[in-house]
Amino acid sequence: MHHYFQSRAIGANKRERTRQSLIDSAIDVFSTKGFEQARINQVTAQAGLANGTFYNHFNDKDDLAAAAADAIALEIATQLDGAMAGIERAATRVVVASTRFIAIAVENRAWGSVLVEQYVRAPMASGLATRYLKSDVSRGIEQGQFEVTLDDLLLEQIGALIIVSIRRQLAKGSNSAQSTHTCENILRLLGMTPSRSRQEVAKAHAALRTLTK
Amino acid sequence: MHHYFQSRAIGANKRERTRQSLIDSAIDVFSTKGFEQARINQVTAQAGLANGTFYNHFNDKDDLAAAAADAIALEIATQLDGAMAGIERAATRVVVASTRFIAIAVENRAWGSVLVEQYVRAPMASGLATRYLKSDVSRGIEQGQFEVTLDDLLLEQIGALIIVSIRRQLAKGSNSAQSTHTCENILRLLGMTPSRSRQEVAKAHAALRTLTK
Amino acid sequence: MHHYFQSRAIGANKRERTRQSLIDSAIDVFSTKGFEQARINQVTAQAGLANGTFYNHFNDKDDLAAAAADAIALEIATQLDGAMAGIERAATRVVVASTRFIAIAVENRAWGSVLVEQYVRAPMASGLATRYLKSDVSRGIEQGQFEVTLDDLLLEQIGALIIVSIRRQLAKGSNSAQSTHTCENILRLLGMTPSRSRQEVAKAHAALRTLTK
Amino acid sequence: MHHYFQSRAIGANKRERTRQSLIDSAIDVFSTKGFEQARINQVTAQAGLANGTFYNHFNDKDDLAAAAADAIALEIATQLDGAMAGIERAATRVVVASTRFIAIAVENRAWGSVLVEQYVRAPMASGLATRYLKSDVSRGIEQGQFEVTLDDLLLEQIGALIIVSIRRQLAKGSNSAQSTHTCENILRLLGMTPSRSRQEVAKAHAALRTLTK
DNA sequence: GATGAATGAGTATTCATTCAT
DNA sequence: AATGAATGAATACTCATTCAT
Repeated sequence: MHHYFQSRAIGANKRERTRQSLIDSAIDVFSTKGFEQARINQVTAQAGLANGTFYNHFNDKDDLAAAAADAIALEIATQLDGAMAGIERAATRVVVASTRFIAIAVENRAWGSVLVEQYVRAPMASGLATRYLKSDVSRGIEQGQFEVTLDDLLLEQIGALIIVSIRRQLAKGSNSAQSTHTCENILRLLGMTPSRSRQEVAKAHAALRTLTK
Repeated sequence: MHHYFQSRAIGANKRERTRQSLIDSAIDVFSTKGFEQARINQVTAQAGLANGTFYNHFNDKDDLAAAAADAIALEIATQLDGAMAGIERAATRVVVASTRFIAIAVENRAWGSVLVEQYVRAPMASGLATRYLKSDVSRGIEQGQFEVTLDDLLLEQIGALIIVSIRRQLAKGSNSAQSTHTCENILRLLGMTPSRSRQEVAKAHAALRTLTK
Repeated sequence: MHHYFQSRAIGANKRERTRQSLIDSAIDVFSTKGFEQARINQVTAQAGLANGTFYNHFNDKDDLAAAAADAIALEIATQLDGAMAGIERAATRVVVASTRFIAIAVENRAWGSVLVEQYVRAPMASGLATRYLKSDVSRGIEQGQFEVTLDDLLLEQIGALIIVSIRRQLAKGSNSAQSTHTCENILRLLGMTPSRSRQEVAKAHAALRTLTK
Repeated sequence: MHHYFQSRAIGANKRERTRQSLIDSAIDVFSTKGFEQARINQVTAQAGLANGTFYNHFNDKDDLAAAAADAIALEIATQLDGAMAGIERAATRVVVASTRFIAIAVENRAWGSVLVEQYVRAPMASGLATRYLKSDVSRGIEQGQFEVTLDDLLLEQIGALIIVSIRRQLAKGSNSAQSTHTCENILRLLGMTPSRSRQEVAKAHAALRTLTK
């Protein structure tokens, strides 16, 4: 059994460790079978726990799915924070965040598929990611980089572009060129010209490569 | 019981009429309960047919859902054909098609929700709609209106913008301003500048109003 | 489609031909799927007839199975008659009849498996075969070859030996040595000594080989 | 509700007791309706258990039937052990075992009918009974009582004689004379002369009467 | 807190049979 | 006689949830 958040489990008390192992198993099962086809007993079996133990920690499957998605979102947000620190330019922030977000979701198939499904089941649950996105888009408008009206429709549609990219890469394999195209598409959607979009993405990706070196 | 495609049923033989009434009921049930929660016996009961009759016409629920989505897509395509005839300019075609598609899907809540869910469950099933879209985008590139690379990613992401718009309007009520924004977003995604996008959408919508008068 | 009793079908009127084709198909299906798993629509489909046609000719599956078994028994009896004609010695008759019966049933897997299953479902249905057997055993007692009390138990148990042999050969392949052993077992069961049984079987089988040359 | 193996149930844990009560009910239902017509819910209802409980203990009806037959075979074997202890002579052992086996199966109609049907559905499942039989036949050959080749065909055919006898007595009532004839038939099948067979059976049955006195 | 046996409502699916054409 | 669409009763099986231990 693989512990996605083992670090969080260390030192935790027994109750918390049991809960974490249920979430770990849930991510595996959800990503393999999908939410509807996931079975509680598959989750408990994979966690090496008894059937009834589940109900000591969660009310039902929806409760578990929300907890799993939260755990994943929190973890990705933590990882993103590092890459985003110190980037001032809004367009760069959007590109870096989108690229890293897609990359993390694709590298960790289990996370990615759970996120995609949760986004589809409840688009509003991605509120956390949207919050960051919103602040960067807003900053970009102030900085005069984005010529666009900022509203929920726009944010949700940007989110949809990202989800489409993740889903396609989960289905057909990691594809950095596609991530690049997706970033260009996002920038165009934000009002940049095609040529400018390409320049911005190229610049941001160069910066990313420097960072991850 | 409401027959969505009653015109098609007239003159059809018995088998075909039964099949159509199952599809009619299915659209109702799917749109009310959602695919996963829809029950075969709800569909047959609403069609006034015996339980087993379903299996004389479909293999399973997936089969039925595909048939229902196909029927809807075909019907919308037929309705669109009228509005699209005689429009040469690609940008106008894209705007008119998107606007009308969203409008029809939103006006007919049952169709819309089935389409949205099918798109989410099997994005490729929207192949029919994508085909028309692809030809118009391709035309727009040739005409020098769109500055973009035409690939499956782009088409699927445009589709996602439309689906997001339909879903939001189904949830929060018909909203022509949102459709307008969505069209502008699509044109920007296709490489047009924000101001140009606004002009094109305005022009196309003016033409639409003339047509539907 | 193979006609087991094509000869009977030639010249018959249409009703009779339809009935025969249903019996033909039934033998195929029963032998492939077994009685319980055989489906009426499999039989009609294989006969190239409509579902409902079945009920113009038979009341139900049991009716059909009985008709099929009767047709097979009649056919085998006809074939046996040739081999048995002119054999006076009872022991020889029993051996020849048993050997040929097993051989025909094994050669024609479809017949054999239907016979075995029918025997198991309704041991009394083998009345026809038992009648011939009874007369030969009776003759053998009169001729002083069999030292045994002739009763229904004995006849049914002899029948069981034959069925066991057919079943085993259907499962593991034709095996003339096993048929020989079965005949010896039958003769011992009829009161012959082991050595005498072997001689009789050897003699009868020699005669059989002459006949079939 | 009658517990066939109540003694075994005492002291068993809950799971095992539930399983036993399902087997008990199954024997009742199988013997009444036959395997094919037996319904899982009849079994659970008779056991006073919920429908789904069945699937906590068995995979399907076949699984249950095998378990039931095993339980019966084990029980009969246990009962036979007492009667067989101390009998050295192979012919006597075969006669005593066959007689008692038939008697027990006939006295307990439910056991008998389940055994008969299982034998017919899966002749190999009678492996346990066959094992004992094989050792006694082998012993008889060594002791010079049986003049016969020991092979699977022979064992299965002896089994068939016993099954035929049980089936007839279940159908027409207990009949010790028929059991006697069956034993004589078995001994003749094993190569004994008719007169010797009669003597052996008479002797063994005399011994049996002494034992059971 | 963990266990796991028992629950039982809920449903998809099969298929013999009918009958209007 | 043949058709074949419709029927609908019958049933195996699943699995979230409970609760006594």
